[in-house]
This record gives sequence, structure tokens and C-alpha cells, in this order.
Amino acid sequence: MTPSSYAILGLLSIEPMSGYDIRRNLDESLSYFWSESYGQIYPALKRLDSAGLIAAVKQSDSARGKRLYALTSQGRLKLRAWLAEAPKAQPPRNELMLKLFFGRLAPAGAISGHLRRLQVQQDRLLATLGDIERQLRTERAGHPDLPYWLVTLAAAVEHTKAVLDWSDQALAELKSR
Amino acid sequence: MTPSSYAILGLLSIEPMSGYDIRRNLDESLSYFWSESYGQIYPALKRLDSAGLIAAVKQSDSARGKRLYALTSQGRLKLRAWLAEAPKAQPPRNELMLKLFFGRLAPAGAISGHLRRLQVQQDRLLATLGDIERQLRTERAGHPDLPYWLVTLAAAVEHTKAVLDWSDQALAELKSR
DNA sequence: TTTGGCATGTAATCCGTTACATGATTAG
DNA sequence: CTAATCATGTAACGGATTACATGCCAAA
Repeated sequence: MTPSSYAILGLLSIEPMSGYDIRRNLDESLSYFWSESYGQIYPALKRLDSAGLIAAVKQSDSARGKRLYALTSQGRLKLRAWLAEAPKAQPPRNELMLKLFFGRLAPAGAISGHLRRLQVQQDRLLATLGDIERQLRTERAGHPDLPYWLVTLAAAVEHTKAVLDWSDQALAELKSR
Repeated sequence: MTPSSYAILGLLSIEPMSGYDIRRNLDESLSYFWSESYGQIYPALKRLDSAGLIAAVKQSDSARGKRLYALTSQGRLKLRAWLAEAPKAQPPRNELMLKLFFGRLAPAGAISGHLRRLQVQQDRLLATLGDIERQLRTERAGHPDLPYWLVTLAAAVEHTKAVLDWSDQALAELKSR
């Protein structure tokens, strides 16, 4: 049971989905803190199925080739147990920080270029997160999972803001070297 | 040439080091944004050596079994080129966020437990970062790399503060569910 | 009719950690 | 003397991405 499997169980706890749906949800809603490739998803679905943690659901046809899976009660239990375990910190690996740390050797302007591109990205991200929040609050109003979703979203927002603040400082700091 | 190799080149750009030294530097100074295991370091050193990017340095004996490596001019060039490339964003994978996102299914109190443990950790981290900063400013005063080191340190500090602020909000938010 | 999105899957490969093996040196 | 730390390395394994292969269906 890898974290990947639990991500899948978690998504299926919201509603039955296909591998493709899982990928789309990951890309769209969870992309700011989780990702998963097809090469993980489909084999994991098979394993989870044969372990009895998820089960294929007979779709009310006209759903094309879609193979929908739903969480079983065993799967729900397993997910619950995992949620109770302390999350293990994954070793950090941030390439931007690495480049910054060794920045003295970089060609002139390269580092500030990285920082400015980062700012553009993070500005865009902040806007997107705002969109997602508005969308959640209207379209998912009253959904029992909503408070949890908003809390993770808030983490992303706060993180993004912190990055933006810091990068301003950093650019100023490095300009005056 | 993996990011790991560049991390090693970068460290050797500061001063000649052994594999062991590299590990220690990673653990002590860069641990908040990079990590590396021996299983990566020693094979990488061999590869970098035979590629002519680093070279073994004859240590002025009494350095035990230490095998010191230094950056060659080719290695410096290679590092420089890498520093100029836009850092590629690594896919995010944050287990805590994943657990939070699916938090509704967790046993009562589990999620707030995670958040409180996080706060303890981050408080400690913030103190450590403060120590490191003071140490850098005194022991490395005037070092040409210092501005870059301080900027990465500031990123860690800002990030940590953001996490602490957010986790307070999050705890309050989830208590009043 | 052809392009793009829906949909599932696998094989090759890479990158990395873990666990193990070995031994020297130093401090208590 | 012995425990901790210094020091180097490798083999096995695992988790993940990438690239590929296949085909259906809808809209332009």
C-alpha cells in the first residue's frame, strides 16, 4: 500500500470513478499538492480491486468504455486507518532552492530570471486558487467534505503568498549585492 | 546528469569534499530543501570523476581514509550551465495535505493531532533556522556565497511561518465544524 | 473526415532509498 | 576496551515517470 494507493482510495471515497476520472481530479483539484501518472493509477486499481478494497461498479450503460470503481467497506476501513497515521515527511527536493544556494556561480541575471519567472507562475496560481475557492463555495456548498477541501486550499494560498513575499525580498537582496 | 549530480557539483564548488562531507553538508545545511543518500552520492562521485567534472585531490595526509574531490574547470562550466536553466518544478506530493483533503473520513481528532504535531515540528524548525542564520552571519561573514545562502534560508523561514499561521487557522476552522 | 478528447493499459527505464558489509579512528 | 563516529561502498528493491500502443466517440 503506497501513498498512491491511498490517494486513489481517498478519491473513490468521494464518489465512484474510473482511472481516467482519477487522473483528471488529480490534475485539476489536487494538482497543487499531489500528482499521479497513469502508469501508477491503472496497476494500482487492479491491485486494490483484487485486494477487495475497491470494486468495479456496473455503470448504467452509455458510459462508453469507462470502468468505474467504488470503495468497499474494507477499503473505507483501510483508508480510515491510514488517515489516522502520522503523515511521514517526504525528503525535500527543491531545485530552485538548490540553484539559489549555488547562485554565485550562475551567469549574471540567471537567478533573478528564475525568481521573476517564479513570480509570474505564482501570481497565476494565486488567481487560479481564488477561482477554485469561489467555485467550491458555490457549486459544492454544503458538501460534507467542503471544510477539509477549503483548508487544503488555504494552505496552498498561504504558501503561494509566502513565496511571492519572499521572492520580492530575495530579488531586492540580490540586486544590491 | 541528474539533479543529484548537480547538488554534488554545487557543494564541491564551495570547497573540496569527500562523499561523507557531502552527506553531512546536505544533512546539516541543506536539509530544509535538499537531501541525498549515500547510495546516490558515492556512485555519482565515481561517474563525475570519470566524466572529468571532478577530480580526486591528494590530501595533505593525516586525513584518514578520506577521498577528497574538487571541481574541475569543466565541472564548473557544467554547473554554471545548469544554474542558468530554468528549474523544473518537481511534481508535488504532500501526504499531510492528502490526509487533510480526505479528512472527513478520519477518526475523530486524528487530523487535529496531525496539525498539532506539525506545529511542534515547525516551531522547532523555526528556532533551528534562526540558529543557522546567526551562525552564518557571524562565522561566514564576508563569504561571497553568503547572500545566496541567506536568501534560501529566508525562503525556509517564510515558508515555516506561513505553515504556522495556516495551521492555526486550520485548527480553528476544523474545530468549529 | 479528421482532429481532439475520452479511455485503458503496459514496458522500459530511471532515480532513489534501504539495508547491508566493512573497517579505521577517536573519545570516554 | 568499547562505543560512537568517521568513512566508503554495493546490491536489492521499490516507486514513479515516460513513452508507447490501442481504439472509440463527438464535434468541426
